[in-house]
Amino acid sequence: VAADSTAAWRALLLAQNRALRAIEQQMERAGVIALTWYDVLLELDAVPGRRLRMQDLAARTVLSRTRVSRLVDDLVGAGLVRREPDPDDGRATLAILTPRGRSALRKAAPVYLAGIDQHFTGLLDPNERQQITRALTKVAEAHELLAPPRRR
Amino acid sequence: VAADSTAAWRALLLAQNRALRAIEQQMERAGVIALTWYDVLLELDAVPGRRLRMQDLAARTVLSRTRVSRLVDDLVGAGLVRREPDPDDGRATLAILTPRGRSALRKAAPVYLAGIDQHFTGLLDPNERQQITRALTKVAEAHELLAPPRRR
DNA sequence: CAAGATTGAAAGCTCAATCTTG
DNA sequence: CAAGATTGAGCTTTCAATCTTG
Repeated sequence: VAADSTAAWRALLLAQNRALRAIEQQMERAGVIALTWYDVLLELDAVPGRRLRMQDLAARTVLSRTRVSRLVDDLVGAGLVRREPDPDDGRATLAILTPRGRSALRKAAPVYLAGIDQHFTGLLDPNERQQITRALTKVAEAHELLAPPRRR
Repeated sequence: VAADSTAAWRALLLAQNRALRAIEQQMERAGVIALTWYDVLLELDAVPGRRLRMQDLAARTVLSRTRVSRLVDDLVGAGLVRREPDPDDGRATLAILTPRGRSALRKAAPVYLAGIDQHFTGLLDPNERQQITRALTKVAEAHELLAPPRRR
């Protein structure tokens, strides 16, 4: 039973690692934006006004505040995002999705979705998919509760 | 259904990311070796002679050949591993677990196992554990088959 | 020339320190 | 002084080039 406890964990590490690498390679070969960029743009696109404070952006992704700052630098350099001071709070900065950013996101989306399907979801039957979703969501949420504020 | 296809994937990314960070923090607080070191030492310990060629070591972990080279440098520096030329193939190098390495591994093991249990396995019921293991193992193995040689 | 391994340079990421505004 | 964000320095990881042996 103790040995079995690590079996699930090892399977998790291996599966994610391999699927992730495969998807990233596929996106690169297709000439679309990298996964980290995609994740950031996706969150901006999903929100009214297509804009978020840096901090909220970090909270929605798997990225640290510092990392988001650097990524947004790059995205601004590529013209996919622009920065603007938050009118409601002079300390905060808004990251805003540009039209070019939306377009890059739309171009990458089918590649990403196909990658997920090909290298992960499609390898499972519907039943397994649902089981995994339920169980791993439970894990992720448990961590949210255990981590008091927002520590990344 | 298309939205659901990404749900499993997102849950995977979030769950692993959070559990991994929590476990690493716990190991650091406990003053035992880091997770990457642990993984390398564990593979060496699991094999007859407690020695592996660099390449085989990389193949058993989630690490690239290059990364393993650097990690073994550090492990040698810490006295936990030693290098020796492979008598059967002059091109190859063997990484060999030292007594100090075994001891470091044994000291870290309970912390690591407790971390896995506390931040991952223990958050699931036995049924879910088994489902996850089965499904994710399937994914990991599918990738092994799809990647012809050993590409990392 | 291919396979095994290592190395230099560069990219990705994180920590602690800093700057600015509330 | 706390909160939001950025920056400098340092560690981790990867890519391509290199060295050595089969």
